[in-house]
Amino acid sequence: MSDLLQGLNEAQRRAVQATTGPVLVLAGPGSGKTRVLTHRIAYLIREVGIDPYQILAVTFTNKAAREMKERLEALIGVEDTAALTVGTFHSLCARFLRRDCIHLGRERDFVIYDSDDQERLMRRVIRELNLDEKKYPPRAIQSHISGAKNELVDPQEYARLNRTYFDEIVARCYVRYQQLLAESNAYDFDDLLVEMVRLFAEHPEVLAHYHRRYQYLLVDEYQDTNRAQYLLVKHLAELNRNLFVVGDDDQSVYGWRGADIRNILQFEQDYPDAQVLLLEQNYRSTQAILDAAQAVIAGSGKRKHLKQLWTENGAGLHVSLHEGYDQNEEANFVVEEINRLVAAGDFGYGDCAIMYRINAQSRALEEALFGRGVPYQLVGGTRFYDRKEIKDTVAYLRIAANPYDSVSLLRVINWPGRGIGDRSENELIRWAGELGVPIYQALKELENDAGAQRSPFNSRTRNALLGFLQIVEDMQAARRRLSLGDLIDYLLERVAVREALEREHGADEAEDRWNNVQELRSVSVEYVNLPIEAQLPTFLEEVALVANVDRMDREANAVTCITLHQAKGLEYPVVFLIGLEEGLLPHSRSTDDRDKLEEERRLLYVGMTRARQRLYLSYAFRRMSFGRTNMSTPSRFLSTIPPVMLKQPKKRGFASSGQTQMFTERSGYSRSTASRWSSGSSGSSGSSRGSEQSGGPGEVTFFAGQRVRHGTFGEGVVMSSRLVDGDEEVTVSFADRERRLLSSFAKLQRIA
DNA sequence: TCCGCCTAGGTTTTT
DNA sequence: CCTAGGCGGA
Repeated sequence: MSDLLQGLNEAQRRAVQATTGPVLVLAGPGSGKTRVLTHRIAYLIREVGIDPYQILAVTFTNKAAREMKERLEALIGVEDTAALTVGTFHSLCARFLRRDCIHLGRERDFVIYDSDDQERLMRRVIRELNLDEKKYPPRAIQSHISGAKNELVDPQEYARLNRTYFDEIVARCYVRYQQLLAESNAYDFDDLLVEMVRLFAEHPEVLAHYHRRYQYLLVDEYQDTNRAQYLLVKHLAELNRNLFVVGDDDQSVYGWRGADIRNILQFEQDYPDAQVLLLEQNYRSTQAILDAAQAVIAGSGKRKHLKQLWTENGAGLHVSLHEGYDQNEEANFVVEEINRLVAAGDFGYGDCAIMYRINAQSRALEEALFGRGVPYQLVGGTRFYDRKEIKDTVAYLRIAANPYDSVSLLRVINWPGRGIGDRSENELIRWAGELGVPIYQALKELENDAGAQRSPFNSRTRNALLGFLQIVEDMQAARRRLSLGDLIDYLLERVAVREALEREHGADEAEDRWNNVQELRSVSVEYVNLPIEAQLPTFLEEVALVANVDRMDREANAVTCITLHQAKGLEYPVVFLIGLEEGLLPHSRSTDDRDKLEEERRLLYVGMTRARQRLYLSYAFRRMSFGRTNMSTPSRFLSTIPPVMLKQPKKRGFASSGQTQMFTERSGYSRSTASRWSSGSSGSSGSSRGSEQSGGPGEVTFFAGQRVRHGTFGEGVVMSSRLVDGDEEVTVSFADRERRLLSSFAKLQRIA
């Protein structure tokens, strides 16, 4: 047997060795799907004899792509891996377009606009069309257009389809937005995919090239593909049909980004000769974690592929549930628990991850971690490349590559300040629009006296504009002769960046920002081996497409703080999921829509299944948001986990922060207890608490997160429960307010 | 044009 | 709470 199959289970081997033709692998979390993907590539090269040059693999992040290449290098050697093409849809499309965009009437040196650039451009469009920015927020318009692009709806079609007045406005913005993109020789994120599809559809000879080149196509996280990505795959695979996709509909969490779960659900209709393989054995988590996660996902009404996950990893410890008084106490609990685990010698800081729904939740965590001197790394939040001084510097570099990039041009036209204020800037935009030329060309008009004569500028403003134009021209000349590093040095000198930072900020802050700029400079050495003309474009492309998670350091001995979305595909021995509250998870913007709500549920499922050995869930009793403190309600998803699967502190109360010792108990998780509970309770949901107590005397029988019904107050969620003089005092959050009830007295029914 | 103070409004999630 | 944009004064 091939040594590439060693260590794989039967199902994995079948997937790795599947005959050519369309293959769909439905793989639960922790089932080794990345491993299968990697080994299949190795298998194709080594055993089937496929030229690595003819294999194209699509991953979800650049980081995943890099790791896959590294694993393959270890598996089959560097020489066979080098010719392989691995990347994300976006980075691959950027690369392909760089090669073939000429067929679309575009220049090679296009720039890629990120969300910030997109918003700036849209703001310009809205002003130009004399629309009210309050009524038509650029972000909102932009997101509608993005949605349209994900569905491959072009401006003309959008205008035809539109129903509401708002749509009509969007349609007008869409048309102008695309014009300005083209004029700037820019693609936004969505365009990279859309234009690639268009290229394939309109130029069969180009597609034929890709068919010849890429005979084998492999796609990871197929459940997260949107319509454009789906069509790209379809185009690329239609001739050779050697398509191998891996995914899990239970882990689909990017619907808001246009991902269409139907792509994976309908794979068998799209490819009738497809083989479908199932990977159900989980190698990552303990049974306790898996059971709790399955309980959450089982609560979903609409699952198509019902996978039954199992593991041989052993029962493990109970999943813990903690209630914090507020977000600070919650964070303190997490940090103290991490310290306890590390002190016990079972885990290192690098084994621990804290996951949350929104980035804003990281603030309290950072304070707690920093306050206790615990090393941590924050993934996300503001990206390095999102810092103002970095964006400004990069804007100059983009202009050097492509002076038609109007967003970058306008971004730095008055940075550092050179006497071109809002008024002059708006005049320039208006005048360029009137002439029907890009901003750069309008600036060049000012060079000759005839053009200047027709311009709306006085001589002082004209000189300021010409001064800026000179910088633009100098940058372009410099770009042709200098390496990337030298170009950055030239730029910093030419526009006096350091002096500008010192003028605008205090000495201390200027120092920080200058250091950031220097860090950007130091990144440039990574490109020094490329030919000079390729250094700048490659660098700019990575600046635009490299994600936060791509910069994460897995080896660091530090706690990882990360959003649930970014955590997809990762795993950690110890995972804390915090903020499991109504309004946060599920997020308040998702609670009124059935599909969105289901996506929130899957998000929790994804988070839970990141854990290998220990999983902690927590929520806060009250939470501050927007500077205001609100009472919170435990997430509805918590009530889908049978209480016997959870371990909670026995004593409640928020007074001290020294409660963390409550988790010191090391009792193991018992599968049979859990299954007995779930089978026994499912038949009698809604029955009142029976006379025989489930726990012995002195134990609480209601748990935070449970949903209950009361004769007078209606439905509510248990916030906490404690023993008072031998009776159980249950705090329940009802629709109107929170009430404390004595369980011997009040009739509380548990509901499913 | 620039600077600083003020307030209103905003937070999903990301390539 | 925080921040980007508006507005008044120099």
